[in-house]
Amino acid sequence: MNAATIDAVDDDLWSAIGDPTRRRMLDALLIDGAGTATTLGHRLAITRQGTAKHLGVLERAGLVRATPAGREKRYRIDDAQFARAVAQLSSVGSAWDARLRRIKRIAEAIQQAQND
Amino acid sequence: MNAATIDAVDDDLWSAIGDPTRRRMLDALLIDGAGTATTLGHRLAITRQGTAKHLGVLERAGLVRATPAGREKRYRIDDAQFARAVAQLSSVGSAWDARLRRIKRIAEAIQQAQND
DNA sequence: TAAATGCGCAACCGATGGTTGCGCATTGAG
DNA sequence: CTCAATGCGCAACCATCGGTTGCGCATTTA
Repeated sequence: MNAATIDAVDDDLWSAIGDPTRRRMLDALLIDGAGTATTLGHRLAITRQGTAKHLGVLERAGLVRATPAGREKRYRIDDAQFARAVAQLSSVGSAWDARLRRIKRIAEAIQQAQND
Repeated sequence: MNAATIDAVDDDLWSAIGDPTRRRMLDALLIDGAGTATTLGHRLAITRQGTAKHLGVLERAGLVRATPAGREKRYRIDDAQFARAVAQLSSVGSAWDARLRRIKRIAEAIQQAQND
């Protein structure tokens, strides 16, 4: 609940899911189950090389895993890691929410004290 | 629950809170209640101009509001907008979580069907 | 009135998201 | 078996962005 709570969040993970294109790629992978740099490029209307770079980032962040199949390189979501990412996401959200509520309580207390 | 659910999320909002420095700035503002470009610069050990740019982004995203006070420009969190942001954050999280669970259910069903 | 403080604008630098272009490996049709 | 087609990797290039330094202007204060 202190500052370290948020600072401790993995920045790589955040920058991985902070990018809109990567979010849409994760979305596509969740829906389709798997995909290659080429198919994802078609799906998202960007270049194959573009998606390839993003897939590299996501793979380094551990969110997806690749399995070579002939001349294709098939990517799919790493369920465990992805679940961990979602958990961290909601963790920061609830931390902020709690802090916001606490601030409001204090503000109300101060205002009430001034009214006395 | 479809693709539009996630695509509809405000990209500006995401890029606003996607940056680690901006997250820490929001954190500092939540804790301290308010701050200027200079004070935040000291607090986060980066330049005043750096924080000034970030404050501009956050202000354009509607997460903070500025009130000029003499030669100072005092920023504070816009509670309503910030609460909305946190809500969207957790919304995407739960959407992904739901999708992940659904995928797992389908995978299990397929596997069970193959076992028959 | 002059020093100090806070801000804005502009130029610059490294990293990153995106592109094009090339070459190599695997596949599949003749 | 050969060769076009397909999928990938590497490299160069460009725009944007996070961050810096440097300057000038406004406001405060000594």
